Amino acid sequence: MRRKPFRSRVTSHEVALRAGVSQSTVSRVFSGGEGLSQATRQRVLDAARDLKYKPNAIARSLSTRRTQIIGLVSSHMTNPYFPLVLQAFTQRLHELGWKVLLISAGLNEDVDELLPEVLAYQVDGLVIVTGLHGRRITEEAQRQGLPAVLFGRYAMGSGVSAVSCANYEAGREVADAFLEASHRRLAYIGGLEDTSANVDRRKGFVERLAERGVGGCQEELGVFTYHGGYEAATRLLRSASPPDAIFCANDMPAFGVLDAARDLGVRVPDDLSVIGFDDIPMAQWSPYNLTTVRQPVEEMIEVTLELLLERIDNAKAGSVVRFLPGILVRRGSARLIH
Amino acid sequence: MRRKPFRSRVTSHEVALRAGVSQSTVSRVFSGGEGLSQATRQRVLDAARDLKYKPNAIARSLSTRRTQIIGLVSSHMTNPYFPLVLQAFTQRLHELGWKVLLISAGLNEDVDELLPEVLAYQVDGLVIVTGLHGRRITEEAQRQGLPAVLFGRYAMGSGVSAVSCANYEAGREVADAFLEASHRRLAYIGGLEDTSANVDRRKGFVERLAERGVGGCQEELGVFTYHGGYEAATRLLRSASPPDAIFCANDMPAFGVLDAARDLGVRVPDDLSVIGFDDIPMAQWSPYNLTTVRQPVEEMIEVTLELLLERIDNAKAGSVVRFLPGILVRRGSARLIH
DNA sequence: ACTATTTTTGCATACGTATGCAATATAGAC
DNA sequence: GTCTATATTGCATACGTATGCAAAAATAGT
Repeated sequence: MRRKPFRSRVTSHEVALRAGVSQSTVSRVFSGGEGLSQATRQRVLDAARDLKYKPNAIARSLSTRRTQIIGLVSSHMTNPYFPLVLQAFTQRLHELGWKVLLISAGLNEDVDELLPEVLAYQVDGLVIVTGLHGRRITEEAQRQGLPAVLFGRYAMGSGVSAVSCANYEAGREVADAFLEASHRRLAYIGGLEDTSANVDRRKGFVERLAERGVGGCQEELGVFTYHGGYEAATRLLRSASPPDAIFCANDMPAFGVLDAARDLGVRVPDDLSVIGFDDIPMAQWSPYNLTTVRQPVEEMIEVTLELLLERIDNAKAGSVVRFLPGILVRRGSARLIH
Repeated sequence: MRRKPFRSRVTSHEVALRAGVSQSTVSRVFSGGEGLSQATRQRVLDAARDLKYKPNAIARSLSTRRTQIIGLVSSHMTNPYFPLVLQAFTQRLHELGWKVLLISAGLNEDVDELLPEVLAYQVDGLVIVTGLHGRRITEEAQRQGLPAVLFGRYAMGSGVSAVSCANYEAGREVADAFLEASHRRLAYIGGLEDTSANVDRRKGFVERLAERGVGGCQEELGVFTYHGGYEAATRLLRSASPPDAIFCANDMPAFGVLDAARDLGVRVPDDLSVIGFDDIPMAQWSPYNLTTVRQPVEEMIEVTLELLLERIDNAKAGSVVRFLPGILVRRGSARLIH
């Protein structure tokens, strides 16, 4: 039963033939490389070079039951900083010698549908970078004993590790910053997704306000786009009691807020302070110059991969949830003390 | 020689055992499914369901010499619309039953370094979405007979198919639009990358100006960021002969141009018309409202995949370069006729 | 020079699925 | 009921690499 060979027709057998050794020896040269004489190793390498031989990773995976592939799961990205995160994960994984299988679903599709397909490829682990969806994917990974780490979100009690920004604390810090600058009419504009991130930002903000005796914070929820922010701000600023400070759970709607304020003649930061979240590159642009909470993305990625790879090496490593502090970056859109 | 099994310990053998058939039969149920009695098929499916069996794609790939994986190659993205493109490619490929191996390099790395690693995974084809780098990757794919399609760029004579926006024609159209609106002091701000896209945009613009008797177009090259655009515009607008119309090869610097104009008190579009390229979402934001050339991204992706998949099915399909027309989207940043 | 080690190498088989071919079961024709 | 023709199924092996174990070769020890 002869079949059409793979595109790269050269296999370890042919290298073995040319080098005058057995296939096993060729294999050993290209994998561990233990207990080989310098001479044969060199002969094999020469033969391989001549034939332009590259080990077939598929065959290797089948034999070792390790694919060296990480599944990178992402749902529709409402947040413009997600793509950068994917890019960063991919590069870092490449550096560490892994390949990345990308799984991404649209706004209305469910990533969960794709999981079985991906598991079929025997990925060694999963990084889950997704807001709304992916609850089932998490459970399923856990059930299968497939190492997985959630990024930017957590699921307590699920047994799945997670790395996230300390959103609750950041929310409190923003509240404090506003209050110390004597703002008293506060508003919160929150994202669409009912994720731990959004819940915690709001909770931290509102709770801290309450602790310091400021109640009745106005809220606009389900806002995650520029236009949504524009409209929400328009409503708020035209209302009977317009806020003098707005905390946006994401930068994108914060830009909309700033443009709405300008269009309504509300001066920033004199009449209105605005603080966003994420610190995407646009936050530095001159018309916005947005004060915002920066997520320590680089570090979060690093920790995520540490946890994941450790779990892959050592199947019985426990699950961990790590919160990394956000940094309030003070620019011009908020009137704050110091 | 018993080894630790794959995570999903259930194989076609065990399904066969439970269903009381041979492994071949199970295999046939999950692949083609030709010539099987309805009864056995059902028994196999039941057994598979009970055992939660999923065929191992790695083993299948080894056997069929088809991985159903497409390599998606991207270099550092200077352009914010690239991530969306990656996302769109991924989703579409999923819909079509393919998996995506993501290969992306940083600004200073060379994607080319990663190619051998990827080829080791026996991808069935390559989509190359990259500006600056990736010349060698293209040649290498061609040499190996690996189906590949360039996106947003082309390499004539390389034998590699490509799909791109009709940049040259778009450049001419922008020139015509400016001239018809009686602009005479023109400037061009071009991107960093010395790619066919940038070369063609500039060429079409400048050539058309020359054809219609307008020479001496000022040029600022190597500008692809917001800040770069801001600075370039500042230089141009403060010069002895400031332009009254600027064509930016990308939207991002165009935003910088608009902000610079505002900061210098130059009114847009009264004193200055600005046209960008790409039509990224921000172009619609109220402070910019940018007139720009939209690339027909959806269609480009569709055509790219058609060409690629056809080439995969039919190894001897010839290489094709397709140019899809861009659309000048008229908004408020340029004073144009009609 | 001869045995006891220690290195190096090769043999055989496993990883899980697909498939050509032969064998068997089933149906159809008379 | 016998004999073809056809629809189902199973056997055996291939895909390319890794690796336990035994064999062979090299080295050391006396």
